[in-house]
Amino acid sequence: MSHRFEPQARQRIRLTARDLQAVEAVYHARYLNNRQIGRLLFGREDSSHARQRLRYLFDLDYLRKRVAAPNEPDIYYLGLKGRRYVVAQGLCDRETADKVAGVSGEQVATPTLMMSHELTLSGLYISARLQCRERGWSLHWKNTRRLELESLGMQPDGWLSVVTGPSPDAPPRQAFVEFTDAMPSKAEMAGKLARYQGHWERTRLPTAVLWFTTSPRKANLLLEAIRNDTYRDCYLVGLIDDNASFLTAPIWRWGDAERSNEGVPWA
DNA sequence: GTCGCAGTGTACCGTATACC
DNA sequence: GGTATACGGTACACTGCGAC
Repeated sequence: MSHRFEPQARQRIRLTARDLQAVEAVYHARYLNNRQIGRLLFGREDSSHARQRLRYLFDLDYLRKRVAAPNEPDIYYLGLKGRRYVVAQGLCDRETADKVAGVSGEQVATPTLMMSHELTLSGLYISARLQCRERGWSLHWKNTRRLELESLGMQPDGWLSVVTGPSPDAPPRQAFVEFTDAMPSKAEMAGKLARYQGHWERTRLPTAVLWFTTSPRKANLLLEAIRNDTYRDCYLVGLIDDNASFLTAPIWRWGDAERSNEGVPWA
C-alpha cells in the first residue's frame, strides 16, 4: 500500500531557506512538479534530496500534491501553510493567495491536456528564473490565474518583467506569454488579437507578447495570422523547445519574418 | 504471468554547519 | 567537543502500467 498521498506527522524538521524558496516558486508558477523544483533549486531534476525536502513540505502542509497516476511525477501546489507563508512574505494578500493557489484535481475536474498546458508554462517560469539567476537579472512573474484576477480583458498565459540592468531602478522589460499547442480557429485568433489591441489602446502601453508554439509549421501559421494586425510588431513567435534560452537567445521571429528566417533576441 | 520501465519513499553514508 | 540537522549522493524496495 503506497502512502504517497498521505501526509505523515513530522517532528523536528527545520525548514531551510531553500525549502521556503520552493514554496515561493510554487506560488509564482501555481503548479510545479518535483523535477522542475529539483532543476530550479537543487541543481538536478532527479535530486533525491529535493524529493525528500518536498516530502517534508507536503507532510507539513506547505505544499499539497495533485492526484497523479502511479507513473506520473508528483505535481505540487500551495497548501494552507504555504499560502500563509506567501502572505506573510508580502507576496500577495490572503484572498489572492487563496484564489491563485492550485487545486487538488479531486473536486475540480482538470483535463490532462489542461494540466500539461499549465506545466509547460511552469517550465517557462523555471527557465526564466534560471536565465535571470545566471545573469544576475531580477524576474517578476505572474501566472495565468493571477492574471485572470486582474481582469485585463484578454487571457494571457503569463506575464513577466525582467530588470536586466545593474540598478534596481533600471526600467524593466515586460512581456505577456502565450503558449499555443492546438491551433485556434481564424475567428478565435482574430478575437485574441482584438482583445490584445483593446487592452493596449486602453492602457496606451503596447507590450511584447512572447508567443510559444510546438512546431515551425504552427509558428508560420501564427505569424501569418499576426501579419496584418495593427500591433504585429509586438508579437514574437518562438518554439517551446527553445525555451531554455528564450530571454537571451535570438530564437524569436516577428512581423518581418517573411523577409528573414533569422531570429531576434527579446531581452 | 513475466519483465522492463518510470516514479516515489526511504535507508544509509560521509561531510558540512549551527547550536549548546 | 557533542549533538542535531542539512546536504549530496547511492542504493534498494515498492507500486502500477504496458509490452510480450
